[in-house]
Amino acid sequence: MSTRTVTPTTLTTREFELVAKALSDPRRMALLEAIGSATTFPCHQLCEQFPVSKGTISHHMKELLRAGLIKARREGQYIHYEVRRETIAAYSNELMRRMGQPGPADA
Amino acid sequence: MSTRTVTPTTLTTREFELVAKALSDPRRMALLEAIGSATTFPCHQLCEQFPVSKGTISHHMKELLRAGLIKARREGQYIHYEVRRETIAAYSNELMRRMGQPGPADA
DNA sequence: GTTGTTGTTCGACAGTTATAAAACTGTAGT
DNA sequence: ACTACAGTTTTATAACTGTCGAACAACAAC
Repeated sequence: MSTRTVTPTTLTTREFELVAKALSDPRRMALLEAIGSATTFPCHQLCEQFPVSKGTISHHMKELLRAGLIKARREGQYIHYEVRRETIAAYSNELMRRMGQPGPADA
Repeated sequence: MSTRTVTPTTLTTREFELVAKALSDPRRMALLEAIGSATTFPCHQLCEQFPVSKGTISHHMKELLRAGLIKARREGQYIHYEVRRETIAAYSNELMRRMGQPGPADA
């Protein structure tokens, strides 16, 4: 069944590192999950739901953007965020690939 | 068709955080890959192949152990490390699950 | 224009961490 | 016992980072 014509979406070494880094902070991971819980998520709601300052929220959003884990869209007064699931999938795949095949060379 | 033998291997919240943290450092990720490149890997070879002190290697191994990403086995004078691929798979699955995607049951 | 709301950026601070170097523990073979 | 090698723990340091708060910028409505 797996015609698998979807985008491969590979990650460069740098992107892989940025994603890993972005996912490593529990708060940032929670923010990402919150954004992913809806198709889009306005930023000021994040500020309401998490006990951190808006400066901190903004900082985390910047990191998630840098890693390509979310995309932002200005909607008049507000900014809406959306999870880029391809990036998550690509990171997951790359992770498995790097751990994938044990080489023949065993000491 | 996979017969679903064992290892549901779910991760607790804490384990999930530890794995994410452990994977976030490029050097540590590289060490994990090196260990995974063979079925087992003696520690002193890691010290040779990476330009870091053995104290630093030991520190990283401790973190990887804490995250459940490797297991260690004393072999006389040496210590052999082995990648716990179930943990990687469990982390990957949990990541996809949290983002509302079905994990790749067999990829 | 002014005012209010939303988000960014800029110090500053506290906690974390990757690293080395030295001291220490353990293990193997003299 | 001693020597050599393998790995851990301790100590110190430099760099990084999550956080706040305040200043700033952008936008909407007045």
